[in-house]
Amino acid sequence: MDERTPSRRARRGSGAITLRDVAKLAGVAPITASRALNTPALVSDEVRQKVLDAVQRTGYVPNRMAGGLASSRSRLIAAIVPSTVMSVFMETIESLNRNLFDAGYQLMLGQSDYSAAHEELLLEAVIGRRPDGIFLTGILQPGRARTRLLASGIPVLETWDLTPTPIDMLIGFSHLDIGREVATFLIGKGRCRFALIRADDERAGRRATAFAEAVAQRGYGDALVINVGDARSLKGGREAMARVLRQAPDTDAVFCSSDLLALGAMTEARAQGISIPDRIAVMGFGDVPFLADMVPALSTVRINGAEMGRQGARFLIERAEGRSVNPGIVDVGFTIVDRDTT
Amino acid sequence: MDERTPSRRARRGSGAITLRDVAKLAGVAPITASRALNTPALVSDEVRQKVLDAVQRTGYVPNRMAGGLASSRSRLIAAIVPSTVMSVFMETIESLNRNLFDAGYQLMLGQSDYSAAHEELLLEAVIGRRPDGIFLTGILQPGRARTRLLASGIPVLETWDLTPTPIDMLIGFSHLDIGREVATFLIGKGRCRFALIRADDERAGRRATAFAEAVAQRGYGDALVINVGDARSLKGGREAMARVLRQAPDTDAVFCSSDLLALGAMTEARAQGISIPDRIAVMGFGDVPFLADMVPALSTVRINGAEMGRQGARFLIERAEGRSVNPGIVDVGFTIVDRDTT
DNA sequence: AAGCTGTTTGGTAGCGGTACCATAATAGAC
DNA sequence: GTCTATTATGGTACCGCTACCAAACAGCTT
Repeated sequence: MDERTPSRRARRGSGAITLRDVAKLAGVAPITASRALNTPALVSDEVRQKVLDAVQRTGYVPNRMAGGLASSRSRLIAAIVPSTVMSVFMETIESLNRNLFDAGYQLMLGQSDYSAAHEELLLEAVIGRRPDGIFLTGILQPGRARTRLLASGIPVLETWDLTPTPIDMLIGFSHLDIGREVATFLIGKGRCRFALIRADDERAGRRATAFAEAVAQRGYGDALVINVGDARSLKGGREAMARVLRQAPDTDAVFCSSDLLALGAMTEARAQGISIPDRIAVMGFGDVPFLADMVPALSTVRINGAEMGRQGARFLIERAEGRSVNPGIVDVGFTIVDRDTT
Repeated sequence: MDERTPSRRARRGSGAITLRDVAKLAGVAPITASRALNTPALVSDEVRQKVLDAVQRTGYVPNRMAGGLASSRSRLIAAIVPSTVMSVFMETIESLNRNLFDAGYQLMLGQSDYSAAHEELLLEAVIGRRPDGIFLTGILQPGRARTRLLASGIPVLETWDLTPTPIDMLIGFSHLDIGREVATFLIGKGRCRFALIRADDERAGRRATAFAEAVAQRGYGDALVINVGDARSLKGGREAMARVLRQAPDTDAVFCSSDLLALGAMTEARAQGISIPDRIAVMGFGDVPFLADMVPALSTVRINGAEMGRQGARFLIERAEGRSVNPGIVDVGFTIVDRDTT
């Protein structure tokens, strides 16, 4: 009925309110409306008010895809984590997300399921979105994805680890130091027969190796290493602990590659009537929030995940806005938390 | 030196390889290159091969912002959760994310921190990205955000709850039924003095109310309700349990609004030497993976979060691709898991 | 041979914004 | 009063891709 422009028109586009509509209603040019919203200082109070009114009245929501395309700034940050359920990385992601949002950025989240191949696919897809920054939990190994990333020119932040050859920026801590210091700590507590329960990922491997080397070096012999593979669950920890107790019943300290595995180890020990820490000390990694309040409270290695998220957001935003970050490499360290199980 | 086109040019754009570059290298028109990548069936084998070669050689990664703008399809799905750390929703999100990725979609994640105001801000920002779908954990209460969402025309999926008035699609279960059935279950176990430990969110409130009404109706008197507010932690559960034991020492069953609170309640009970389940039964909610393997294994209400994620992805993708979903309302139910604490 | 169908390719005009430049209007300098 | 800065607005041409339409070119009818 009211449909003018007989044939053409009414085909493309989403049909949503656009900046043009707002500008028309406010009686200004589209570019002026754009400025009123994005760089209000460049616009008179009167015009700004008219535009804001028009926005209110129309319910206009700017299309960030269009804006991003035009300005080559997506205001999108991508993050990749190995997993999200009960994962030690989520504190980091939560903090990252909060800080990004407050600065007007949004988070795209990908999970690699601890698979390098999957991570490559993920990164390829991510690059297509032209994010203003990429947050990686871990170090990206050389390969096609790394080459692509480098070529893309997108700021990259690697975290939760250290390396002399980061892609770009880096916020992390030394897994080798952790292995060594935990060894020192447990030896200092008078322990002498060691076991390791670890998941099958590279960082856990480095902590384990450093730990084993440290105890061997001081003459405590070989630590028993149980690799639980993908069984990162409490159950995996229980089963691993059962093996430890079978294969080396005189073990008096177990260092686990995650708090969850440690919880499993404790559970199994308790089920077998083995007293912790009297007979066996158990140490976790990650300091998942709730463990501090359990009985017995788990001794563990605390990682300041939230801090990595906070600083990571800052780094990526700085770079997204064209400033440089110096130094782009930060070691946030770790803390050995001595609670009831050691 | 080699810089032709003296003055102009070399200003806008990201400098990355574009479809035009690929097309030129392959000796075809840009639109043909686009088809070779997106609708290969419409293109001859020979051309397709030439284009794919050119993609390989250049390392071209399509710009999804541009594609999205042109086609009004972002291939982006937004999800909003109350929290991400130790959250019962993460299994859903992980499953959603995996299924989305396999179909070529990507996930934007926002966290509302259990705040309706923050959720509104989040949604406003999200709409600007023109996602092809929005996944909400929970029901969106009437308000500006709901109006905006409706107006945006973006497919919306509400989950983890039921309502007669969904915005659009819905996959969930009845919190009222859970409260009632848990009451029935505990009564069936011979319990008669009830307490509730709940966090301060609306859904937990509905479960609690339904539970309290059910026990009152059958003549078991008023259940003691402890609202822990924002203290959703294990510690919060411990403190609440301590209050329960002070205020109503004869309590013989506690229903907690989350597994974590339940774990806290158990911890406190154990610390006070109270036997579970002999003296007090404890029931959680959510069935966080690792609880099944603890000793004692927590009885709880199992929610099939992964299934909601899987079906949710399917629903949203169907709608994103222009198909309709029927029925758009699904009740996935729940299961009472009777383990060692009841 | 003309007409019809189906397949493959290309041209054009956007999608909804913003960068860049130009212009108009006002203020300050001399 | 003219000239230059400064501020406020607008015009235009894109960002990189795809929807839509048109055209070229087979292969088959009749």
